[in-house]
Amino acid sequence: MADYPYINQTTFSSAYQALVRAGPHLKQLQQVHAHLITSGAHRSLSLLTKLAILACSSHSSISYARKISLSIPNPDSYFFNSLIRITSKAKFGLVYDAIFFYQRMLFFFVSPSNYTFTSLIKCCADVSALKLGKSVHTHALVNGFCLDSFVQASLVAFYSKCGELGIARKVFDKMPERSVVAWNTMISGYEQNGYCKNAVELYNLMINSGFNPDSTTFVGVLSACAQLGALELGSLVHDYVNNHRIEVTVNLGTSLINMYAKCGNVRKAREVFDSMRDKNVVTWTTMISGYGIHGYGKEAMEIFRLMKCYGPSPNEITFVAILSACAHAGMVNEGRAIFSSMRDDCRMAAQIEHHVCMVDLLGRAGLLIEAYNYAKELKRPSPAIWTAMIGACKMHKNLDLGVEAAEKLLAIEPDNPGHYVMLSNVYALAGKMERVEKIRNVMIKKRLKKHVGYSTIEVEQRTHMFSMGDKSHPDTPAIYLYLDDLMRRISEVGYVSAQDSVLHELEEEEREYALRYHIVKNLRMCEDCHLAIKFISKITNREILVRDKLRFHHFKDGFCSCGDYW
DNA sequence: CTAGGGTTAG
Repeated sequence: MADYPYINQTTFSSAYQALVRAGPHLKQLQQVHAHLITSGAHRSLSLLTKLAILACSSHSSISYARKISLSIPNPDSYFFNSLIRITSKAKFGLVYDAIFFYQRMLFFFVSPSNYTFTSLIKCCADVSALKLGKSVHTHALVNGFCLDSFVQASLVAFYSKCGELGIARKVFDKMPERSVVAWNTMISGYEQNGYCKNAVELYNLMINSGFNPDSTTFVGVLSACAQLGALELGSLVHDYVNNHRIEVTVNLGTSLINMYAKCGNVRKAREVFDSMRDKNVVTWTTMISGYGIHGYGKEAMEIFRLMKCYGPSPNEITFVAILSACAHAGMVNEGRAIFSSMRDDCRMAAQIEHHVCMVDLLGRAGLLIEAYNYAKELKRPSPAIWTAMIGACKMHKNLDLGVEAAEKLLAIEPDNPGHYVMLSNVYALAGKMERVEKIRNVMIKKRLKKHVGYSTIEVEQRTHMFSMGDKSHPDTPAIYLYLDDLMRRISEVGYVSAQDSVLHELEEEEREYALRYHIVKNLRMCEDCHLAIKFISKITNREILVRDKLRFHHFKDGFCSCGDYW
């Protein structure tokens, strides 16, 4: 909209410059606003719009933007769309401010556009506001924007973010024309909600339908491969990227490193890492954590050292990764030094995650008392602090401390079934079976269900899943036959079940041993499986790689890379 | 002026 003619160009430009200089800061903006009024420049809609946009981009002055929107006599669609868009880009969840501006827009009979709805829907997605988003969806429908490809893509992202993959897919399927962004959104929507097989399936559909993927597509499907432990498929995707001369962006390269590391091929991960010209803090962190989950503490330290010399500054997550790498490798002194340097050299305050790493580092190394005191001195211990402590107590068979830690854990989170399982495991180790029984009854009374354990294995690019007592796989008879044979053979060479049956029943650990060498599990491995696989690696003369919830175990010749500490 | 990626302990 044109400005009123009686604001001359000089007044306009100097006022505009003043606004730009003020930036998003409330005090300065108010000063300029006062100046606008005294000079008559407040009659310019463009200037007031600029003022409101600036106010919108800072958390502290957003309410000022609301006031401006209330006092302005002649707002237009650019005014409202700008405010809603800026609000949707803010990182502090201003969904109600966006809705507020939208309502003002309707109040002034200003018609919303597809821009309006993409921004509003993004706001709802950012805070997973399902109900609100659904009503925005309805408004988009009523206003005739539901066939707009941008609005549809934002709806797919929104429903995915809310975990409503069914609805997301429905919107996606109804799209008359699917942009590459829509495909990517749907693929990563599946992947981020753990539906990795669906993500891979959709990726295949995309390729087979002749759509051109871009680097973001691969980031999504590689994350899915990483979670599935699907090395063959991940490698094929990498080949596709190379053969089609797709640009390996920082994100794509990082995703490749993550995939190879999580799928057990840490050498290949390093190869990709070394080949990348541009690396950022996430790339470095991914490489460190890649070594960490394999128990390669020295290599993780080496990357960390290189990072300090030649790379970007580490962030909080980098420290979590390196501390955890130290913990898994038993590098106590190195871990302590890094923890101190985090504060002294990098001026970062330790967060609860870092404290968890320290408890884990000390506890794993057998310094149980020190770990326990460390945990007790924390002002706000999280459940994870005590989980780490209990893990250490179980590992080093310190029952008294274990019970104490487990009770602290239950006091914080009384309804988490996993915690009851941990406590009962501690009691079972102490042979206090009446306590075990009691906990089982509490769990039944509280209707708490344990997480079901499962294992997956990739054979010829297809991922097969097995869980306790599950006979759905078409080759079940043959698998069990082989399994029985394996169990018989390892018993002959000295395998004896490591724990009594009470523990098994409580942990509900599956007893499936897959036939090839790369297995992924959703829970941690139990001692019995660990022992059995050691024997299996010996009699079958195979190297077996198992990724449990936290790390890798490399079994070879009857030994495991974790050194029996995990 | 619109929609979509990568890292985190237990």
